[in-house]
Amino acid sequence: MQCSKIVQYETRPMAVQSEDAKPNTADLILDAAERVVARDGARKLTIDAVVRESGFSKGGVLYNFPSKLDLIKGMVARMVESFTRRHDAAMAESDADGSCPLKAMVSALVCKDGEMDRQVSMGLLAALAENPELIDPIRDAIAKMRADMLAHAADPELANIVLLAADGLHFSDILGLDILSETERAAVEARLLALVTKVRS
Amino acid sequence: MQCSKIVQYETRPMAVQSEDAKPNTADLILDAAERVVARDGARKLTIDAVVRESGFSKGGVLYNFPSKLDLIKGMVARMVESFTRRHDAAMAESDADGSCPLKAMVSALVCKDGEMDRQVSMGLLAALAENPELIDPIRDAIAKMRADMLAHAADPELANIVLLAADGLHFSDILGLDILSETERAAVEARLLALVTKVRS
DNA sequence: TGAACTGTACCGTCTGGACGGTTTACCTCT
DNA sequence: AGAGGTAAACCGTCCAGACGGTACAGTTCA
Repeated sequence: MQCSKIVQYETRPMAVQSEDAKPNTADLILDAAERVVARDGARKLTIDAVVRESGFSKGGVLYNFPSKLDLIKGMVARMVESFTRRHDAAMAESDADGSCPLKAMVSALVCKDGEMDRQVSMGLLAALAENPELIDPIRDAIAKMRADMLAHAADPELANIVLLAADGLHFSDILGLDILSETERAAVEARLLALVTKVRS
Repeated sequence: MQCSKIVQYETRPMAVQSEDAKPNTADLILDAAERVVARDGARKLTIDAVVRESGFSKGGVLYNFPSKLDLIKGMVARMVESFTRRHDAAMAESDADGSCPLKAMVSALVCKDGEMDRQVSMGLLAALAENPELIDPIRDAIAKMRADMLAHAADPELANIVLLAADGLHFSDILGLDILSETERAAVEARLLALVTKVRS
């Protein structure tokens, strides 16, 4: 078995990675893979397509991700880390200023830096297309985050509805269904945040 | 150009089709395609896989859908028809008994015959995997239905939130993320219907 | 020196789809 | 009625190209 970067990728603490001045090759490759999925669809996610999109050689791509499965697992891992990081940040923020953690999470979920977020979420589509079981880590992370937040909610049903609405927005972004106009979306986000104050623990 | 069933499929009124004693070949093929996507992922949706799953021959499948693109367009068309039919039924029901159309639609969206619904929605994943532009008909149908319902809502923002939450449930079903337990889901559905009465027009 | 790549050549399998053949249902003409 | 014809519906094989992956000899750089 070849020495592969993927092992490092999976176990490395990612929290600092996003601030690196010089992003590493594995992340550049994952970026390229996400772009391919977002633009052309998960069916077109081939190793050769990632090679073309990333500018690395085929040998280089396969050096970092020894197989296509490893590449997709890397996309999933990065997605999970991204959400976990955001969730932890929201929790820390609410701990610091005493605000409702649910509120912090909703504003984090709903925040407008949509393009990067959508990009990262392409891992979900790629995994789902390749083998539905590959999304298990995502399912687990979502379940954990949700349980964490509901634990702090006085009205769990309403909290669930707010979270589901945020998910609805998020999923429609991922799937490319522009369900709401920008003004509608802003109004809905404001209303969601207003609703969430009624759920305070 | 070969005479193809797909043309008939796209233009035929589908409302009666579901009650046919003997389902036609095109629908059996689409059923098989949906099963393949749901079980193995959109990447595994190949003509040969559909041939195996449906029991028809390759020639037979290609007779009904002259190309793989036509097959996927057929899946999308059936999905749109299914949702349009459900929407129209909900609207007709609310017209008949004077109830809120939003309520009828939410209970229709959220209803528990999930397996068939999830199956039909595999067209979305298949289209998205092949070419993201293929979901345009779905996007249009959703926009139309949503506008139709919001027109009757006294509180459009809250109505949007309720619809988004229903979408969140639906999308998480499609993607296979079991976000809620059965009891949680029942509670949320009840609460959604309760919320919706506050939005009555 | 060794890790991180590049570049090229190659291989077995899968995939879409073209194509020619077969069966079935129905229509027409006598 | 029944022979003959026709087209829809379906079957099964073949093929070129795409794909995932291997192998391996260089190259760059810390």
